[in-house]
This record gives sequence, C-alpha cells and structure tokens, in this order.
Amino acid sequence: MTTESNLLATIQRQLPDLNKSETKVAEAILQNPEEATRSSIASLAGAAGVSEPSVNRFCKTFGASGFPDFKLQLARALASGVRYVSRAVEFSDDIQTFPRKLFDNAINALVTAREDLPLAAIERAVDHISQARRVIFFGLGTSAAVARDAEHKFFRFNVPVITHEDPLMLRMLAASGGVGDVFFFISHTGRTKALVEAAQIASNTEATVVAMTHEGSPLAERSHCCINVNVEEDTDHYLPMTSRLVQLVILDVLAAGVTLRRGESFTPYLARIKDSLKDTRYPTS
Amino acid sequence: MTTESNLLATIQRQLPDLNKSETKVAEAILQNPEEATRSSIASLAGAAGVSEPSVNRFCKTFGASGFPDFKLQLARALASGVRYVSRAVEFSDDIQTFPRKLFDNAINALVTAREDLPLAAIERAVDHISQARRVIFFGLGTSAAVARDAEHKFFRFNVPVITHEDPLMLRMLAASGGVGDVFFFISHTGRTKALVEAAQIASNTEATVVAMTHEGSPLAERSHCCINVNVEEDTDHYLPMTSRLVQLVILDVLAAGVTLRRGESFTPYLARIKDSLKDTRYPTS
DNA sequence: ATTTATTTACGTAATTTTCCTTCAATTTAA
DNA sequence: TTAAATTGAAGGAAAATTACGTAAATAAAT
Repeated sequence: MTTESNLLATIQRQLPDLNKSETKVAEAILQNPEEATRSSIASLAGAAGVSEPSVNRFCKTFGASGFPDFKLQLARALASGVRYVSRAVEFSDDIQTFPRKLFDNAINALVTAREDLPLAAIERAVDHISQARRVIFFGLGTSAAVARDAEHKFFRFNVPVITHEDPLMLRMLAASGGVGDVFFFISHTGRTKALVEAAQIASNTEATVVAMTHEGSPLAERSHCCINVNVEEDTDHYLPMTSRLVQLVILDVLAAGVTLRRGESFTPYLARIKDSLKDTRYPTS
Repeated sequence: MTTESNLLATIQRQLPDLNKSETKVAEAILQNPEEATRSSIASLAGAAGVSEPSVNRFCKTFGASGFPDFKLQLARALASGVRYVSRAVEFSDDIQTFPRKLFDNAINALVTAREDLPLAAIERAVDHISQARRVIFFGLGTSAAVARDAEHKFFRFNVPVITHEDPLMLRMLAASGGVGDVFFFISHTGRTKALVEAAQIASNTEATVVAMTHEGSPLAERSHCCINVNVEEDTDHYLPMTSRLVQLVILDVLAAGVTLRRGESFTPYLARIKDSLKDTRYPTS
C-alpha cells in the first residue's frame, strides 16, 4: 500500500488519535497545506502555537525523516491533485470554500475508485454489451440521468438501446427479456424496490442482468454480473453526488471497451455518426 | 500556458543556453531528479562538481527563491508530471490500461477546473436561481443528461424546474420567458444552433439567460451570465466525457450555493423531500 | 480520596546542518 | 588590455535537529 497515496488524508484520518500539540500542528497544516510547504519549521511552529521540536516530532510520526522531508511529501501530495478526504459543506462556508470542497470530494471519489476498479466485472459487462441484441438501461432518480447518458453513448454502437424511467414500463420490459437482451441497472444504493423487482423479473427470463451498484445490495444479488461501485456517500443527508460521477466514468470505460472490442474497422462508422451532427453546430471561427 | 508544465521539461529545454556550471547542475538534476529533491545543496553541488553558490544561482534562474524552494517545485513536478497527462485510449490498450487512462483524464479535468473556478459567475448564477420564479434547463445530446440531473437536483428547492430536449418546445418556452424566469443552457461547445437560437429568443424577453459552456462561444455571448467551462477535449474524435463531469460538479456547486442561500431553516424541508423516498427502498440490513 | 511513582508530552537551549551572501579570483568576450 | 561575466572560498545567518530537563498526565499505592 502506497503510504504516499495521500499524506493529507492520513493526517486527517489520524487527527482524533493525536495528542494536544500534535493536533495543533495537524490543524495548522490542514488549514493551509500550501503555505505549510513554504514555511520554515519555526513559522509553522509559531502558526500552530507549539515549539519547533513538536513540529519535528510530528513529522517523524508521519513517516518523514524530518521537517524538510515532510514538506516534500506534502508538496507531492498536493501536486497529485487530491486534497482532503470527504469534506462536508457547512452553512458557514463562503464562496471561496464550498465549491472547492465539492470538487475535492469529486476528485477524491474518482481517485479512490481508480485504485480499486472491478476490472473483471467490467470485462464481462463489455462482453455482454458488445454481443447484445439490445441493451436496456434502467435508473431512477439521479441514476435516471446516468442511464440517459449511457443511452446516448451506447446508441452509437449500432446496438438498439432503450432507457426508461417509468417503473411500469420497466416491469413490462423486464418480463419481455429474451436471449441477447442485456438489462443494465444503475443505482447508487441498490435498494430501490422498483429496480430490484424489475431485476428479479428480468433474471427469470433468458436475458442477462447487469448491475452497476453497491456491493452486496439486493440489486447486486439479483444480477448475473455486478460492477461494484462502493462510493461512500452520505445519501441520508445529501443527494448522491460523487457516486454518479464514478458511474459515468465507468460507463465511459464500458463504452471504450466495446469500441476496442469492435476493432479499428469500426472507426469509420463512429465517424459517420459524428458527422451527422456537423450541421447542427455553428462552425468554429 | 500550463505554468506548472514540468520544471524538468523547462530545464531540459533551457539546457543548451546554460553556462558551464549551470549545465553541470542541470545534468546532475536531470540524471536523478528524485534524488535531487532529497539532497542538500552541498551534496548536489558535490554530485554536479560545482560549488554551492552555483547551485543556488541555478535555482534562482529557474524562478525559485532558493534551493529549498527549488526542491519543492521539483517534487511537485515529479508528482504531477508522471500521471496527469491527458492520455488517449488506443486500440492496443488492454483492460489494465484503458480504464485507468479514462479515470486519469476525468480526474485531471476536475483538478484543472478546480484551479480556475469562475466563482463570480457561479455566485451570480446562484443569485438568479435562488430568486427564480421558475428555472428551465436546456441541453441537447450529452448535455441533455446533465440537464436531467440538474432538474432532479434543483427540483428539491421548491422552485418549479423544467427540462426539455425537444428543440421546438425549447423555442416556444424561450419565447414565453418573463420576469423571474431563468433559462439555464448547458452545452460543451456552445455552438449548437438549436440552443443558441433559443438563447437568442430568451434574451429578447424579460427572462434571465444563464449559460454553462465554453468561454466566448456563440451561446456564451447570448447569455446574461456565463459559467465558463473550458475543458479541453477532443470532441471531433471522441464523445464529450470529461466536460460533462465538470458540468455536473458545477451544478452541485450551484445547488449547494442555493441551499446555503436558503439558510439553515431550509434543512427540514429538504429532509421532508428525502423522507418521501424512504418507502421506495429496502431498508439497510 | 490522596499521595507517590512512572510514563508521556512538551519546550528551552545547545548543537549541527544547511543555506545564503559577500567578495575576490578567474575566465571569457570585446 | 579592459570590461563583463562566471565561479568558488569563506564566513555568517538561518534552519533544523538533538539533548536534556521540566511539567503534565496517568497509573499505582497508600
């Protein structure tokens, strides 16, 4: 496990377990990491309200050989683009703060997802989709928008693609499943009744059920192939934000996978579709 | 542009124009940049076969305030340069490679966008939306899915939200604009005729036209408030992928902004909406 | 509960390391 | 030959680290 994966995240995580002066140092660093990389040990100690040796000890407990080494690691962590762990927006936040937080969270979710991609499931999903007679995307709520995006994307592969949001249509379509049909369910929680029931119905047919949802959820259990997306997100209080981003990128991955499967001879076909849109736009000056 | 474009590349490029001792220093650094970040000025001077002041001068000619600052910049360059270069998927890529590339690109786009957020425009957009009588989201193609996501999100703020994809509906709605109406146009290129025309129609009414699109595009020019999203993306050959992610996060930012504007008293209302969904899901075990 | 012992946390001060400036020597160019 | 640029030696300043002692917290014993 790469320790340098994110120093700031590590500090954030360890925060509750630190003692008094270490906490002060941690807070001073988290409060303005950029500046911390530029400060001397004396000024950081001053900012934190502790002595220089305390800062030095702090650095060592976080795996650095000393303060300069710590600053280097910090600079690396910042440059790698990933900021803190999940940061909730608060009512006291101003315009300088909360947009950054939301971006940080989004980036963090993607980085985390990247570290642990379910490649095997992705590969099987690509198999199913590229051989499908038709692909039906299902998603409700926020996931409906994701499904819509998927429809728009996969449509280009010369495969009949359908999306529906109406739960009744959903059940009927599921029941109509046959060989070569791929039902693709999208859900953050994997617990939406309408979706789970439809998945159940579909799995009783000859069709293939693919799900992109949370590992071990009811929906996941009813699918032949599940792409696990385990983004930690407080959907009890907030809307799903980061999980749908991960889902979208995974759909991009699937689309790319299908394109690769089709081979280079498929490129002209894609170009033709692309060209069909040309006249809908004003040319670039 | 690309100010942070690798310090190492800069050194490499300037190499022929350097004098004798500077060249020695440059070569020593290029030969093992990682180690350079860890060495003291004395050891690097030793490795390069020059004196300490020469190293110091070298650092200053490359824009650093001194040797420690130079090491920091070097560390940053090493951390960011390796992974975060836009990488196109190729037909020779295997499953280990292309999913990672797509995630890298997505992350990169968000990181870049985060560095240069149009905060002023965002703030104005929040103003408009939070005071709106109704908000109408418009997007076509890939942006339709984004618009759908926006509809779903903003619906919760007790403001009538409408989305449409039909270009004719779009024109008619635009013409119906009045005081308090906010037309929110979403487009990657900002050149889609149907959208630009609708924006033109809407701007002739009393309504407010907000656009989230590419800076300086025809659509941007027809809006009262434009949120610039200048993600560089090769949409001639590929589908818009990263730009829609940035758009989605910016919509999250706007939603958060509206929530903050509403104040803490608004929280119970949001909770009520949230609760209404409870029975549609299987409870968590 | 109070005192005592022991550990841990923290800071002062001294030491060491690292870094920067000055300036004279040397090289290069005119 | 002269002026300009380049370079390094030396010393001093700053930064970082270590050593050590005191204070606080915790545990143990009364």
